Amino acid sequence: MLNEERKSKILEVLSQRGRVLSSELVAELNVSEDTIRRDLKDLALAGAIKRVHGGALPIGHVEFSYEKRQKESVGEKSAIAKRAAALICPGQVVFIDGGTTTALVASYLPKDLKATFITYSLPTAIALTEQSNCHVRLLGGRVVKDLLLTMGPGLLKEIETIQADLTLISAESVHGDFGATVSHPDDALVKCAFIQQSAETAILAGSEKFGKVAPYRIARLNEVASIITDTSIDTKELEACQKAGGSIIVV
Amino acid sequence: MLNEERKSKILEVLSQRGRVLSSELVAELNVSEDTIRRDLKDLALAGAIKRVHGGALPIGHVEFSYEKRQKESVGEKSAIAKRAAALICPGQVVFIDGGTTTALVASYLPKDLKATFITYSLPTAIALTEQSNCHVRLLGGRVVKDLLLTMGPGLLKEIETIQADLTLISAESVHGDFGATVSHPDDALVKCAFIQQSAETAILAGSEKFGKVAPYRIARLNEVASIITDTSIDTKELEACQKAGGSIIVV
DNA sequence: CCAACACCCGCAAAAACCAGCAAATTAGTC
DNA sequence: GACTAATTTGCTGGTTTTTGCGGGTGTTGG
Repeated sequence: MLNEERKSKILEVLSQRGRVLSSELVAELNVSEDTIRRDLKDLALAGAIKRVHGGALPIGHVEFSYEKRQKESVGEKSAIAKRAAALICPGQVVFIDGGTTTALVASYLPKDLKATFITYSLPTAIALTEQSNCHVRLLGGRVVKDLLLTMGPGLLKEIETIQADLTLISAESVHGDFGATVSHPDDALVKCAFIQQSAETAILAGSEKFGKVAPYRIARLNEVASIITDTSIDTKELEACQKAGGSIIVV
Repeated sequence: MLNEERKSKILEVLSQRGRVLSSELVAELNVSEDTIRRDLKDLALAGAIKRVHGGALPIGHVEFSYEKRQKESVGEKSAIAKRAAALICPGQVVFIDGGTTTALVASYLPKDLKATFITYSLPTAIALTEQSNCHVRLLGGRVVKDLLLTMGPGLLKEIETIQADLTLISAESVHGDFGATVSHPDDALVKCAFIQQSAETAILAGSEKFGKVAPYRIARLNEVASIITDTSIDTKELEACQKAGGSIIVV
């Protein structure tokens, strides 16, 4: 493979995929990492690409807002996501909800895990696709601004045709008496459908979500297999939830 | 083997394979490496080929002016996207394809435009949702790695239930005789379905896409309402496409 | 705080390149 | 046909380019 040929190949790949990793190029072009780095350096010097740690981007690439959000969201959410990722067994079919916490699950999946994820959240679908080798299925529908998830009548009908092993849900509020609740009616319907069509359910909720109530219930606490939260949870809330039948995992 | 004969052979091989190594020529033409090098030097001096370390490339395939070309092409992509955005009328239902150019269309939509976009590309759906107030519908399916678009049997069936006013397609290659073509068979099917179910079609293609051919045809040039490209388009290619019935908009 | 990863620097081997020269081929002339 | 000049080709030896590797440094993310 000629030098120039390789560089033009890199440009092609980059314009096609919108980004590229050095490691990908090493594998695809069969040269050492140093050579790729030198090529990227040359191209960057010529202004053809923008170099970043680990790879390169086209110049003038606009970072999508979900990418930013994902970078910002760290801390206790990571621990919760990590624990949730550990629940997934090879070969399982998993419903996974939208939200920043569930999207983080993607980064904690073992690289060799073969499972199937079904979601209606665009950022989650992208995260899962890019960061794992699992099958990812996105449910179609109207895209909701801000939340970046799909909605619509077809959604529930499609969910009903699927029987999953596990559902990972993020709740807005968790309360011993009122269960897990959210403030968006349509969203609640979808989450309910997920739970209905799944053998087991785990709720992901930061400690700050506890003791609150939103209008639409998605599940009572004794209906879900586990609730994952962080160590900052208030003892009283914890006990109230356990009394209500919730199996709480604190990480 | 005569001198001239050898040189024309080199040109032939080069145009056939798109690149050639000195070592290959040594083996195939049964002459010493120095002779080949002298030939290549002559041809390069005459402007017939581009010499590179280890062999040669066709002229124009790899311009050394990476900088200009790339920067221009970003500007040209924007211009194409802007022109395409102007095609969309209020209230219309529009199929829109994946790819960087089509994703740029989002940023040129009037803020008060009310239209409906239907796509199978996740980045495009996100761009449209975030940068406009239009309805955006995402077609569901398995998410394809790298490309970040959905695929699957349900896709075509769903498209068939929709009758749109306009389709915006980005083609990999545009050729007078062979029409607009792409290299991914499934992708071609989806694009075809878009065109089939739409009253009008516009193809977005940078000037560098012209004169090339990929394996799968998505449309003949006389079947689409307009082809939008930039001013760098080669005059010959332009005429060839117009002769084939293409209505080309140069921006 | 640490492990893993990506990065950079300098080195050395391999490959490709170049310049100059001599042998071989060709062309033209007597 | 033989001689010579011109061109082409191949070879030798030395230089440059490219590439991969080891080791030290910087970044990232848990």
